Amino acid sequence: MNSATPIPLSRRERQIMDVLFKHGKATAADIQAGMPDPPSYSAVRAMLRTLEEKGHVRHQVDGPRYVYSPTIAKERAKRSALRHMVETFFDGSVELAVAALLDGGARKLTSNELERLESLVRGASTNSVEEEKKS
Amino acid sequence: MNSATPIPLSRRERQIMDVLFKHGKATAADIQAGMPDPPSYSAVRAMLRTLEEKGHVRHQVDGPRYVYSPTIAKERAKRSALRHMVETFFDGSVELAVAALLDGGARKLTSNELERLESLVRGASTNSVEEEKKS
DNA sequence: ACCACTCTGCTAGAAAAGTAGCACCGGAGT
DNA sequence: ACTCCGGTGCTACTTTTCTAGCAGAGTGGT
Repeated sequence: MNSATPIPLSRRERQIMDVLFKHGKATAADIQAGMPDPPSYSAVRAMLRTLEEKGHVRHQVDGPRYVYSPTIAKERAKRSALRHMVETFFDGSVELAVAALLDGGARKLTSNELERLESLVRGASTNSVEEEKKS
Repeated sequence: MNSATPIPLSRRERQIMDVLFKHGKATAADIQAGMPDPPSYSAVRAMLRTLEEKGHVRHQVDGPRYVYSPTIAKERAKRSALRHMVETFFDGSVELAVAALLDGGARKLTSNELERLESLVRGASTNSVEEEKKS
């Protein structure tokens, strides 16, 4: 049914999209700065242009320069990426993914956040109660 | 400090690695089958060979055929991918990522799982209490 | 032993990605 | 008005990715 396959982008294109998603919008220079092992400024612009041709990116003119932003909503891309990740690394189990997230070296979680998460879990709980009757 | 940058692989290479991580190990044919818009069998093998040259993949001989597996531990790749995702789409916030996971269309969560998650959150809680004194 | 089948190794070529370098344009400062 | 600067649009080129197809080797059935 739903293939967890993100749109097949080249290495560089993906890097650009990543920066774009992260920042929401960015100029060519910003993007270059945000890329790992940054290519030439020229190269970035060229790729931006093809990306725009393919419809993944759009630009608006801000004074002298172009400001680029992704065409597909960040929300959508997010979900897609998430699903792909869960599929690939956690055998489809959201639980495992969450566990890894909590466990993972990322210890930026304050107890405040944890509280909020707890109530979130509870919330999800009530939501899915009716789903489990079948197993 | 730690760049959330995965090793820069080409589109196809990444797809192969995905299948490999998902399955743990796989033959060329398996991999081909698992790829979106599958290329020729030959092509897959060729890429597998270069991937092996680059050191991302290794093979063991099983009777007549090769069985490939990733060289870097799935665990490692997992964390790296996770971090990259959190960084890119959730502005570094694990909390937001977890929230999205719970909320996200994936409603495979049984109440059992949710219970386990709840206790997991609690666990993480005690772990990070000592971390927050500094902020 | 022989044949059919499957798998690998290779080489060579087409296609796409990635790159650089110019030429042109518009605004800011003098 | 003129020049400098930072931006864009190209076009041409190199490198990597991606692909196909053929030749050889090993295995299993008859």
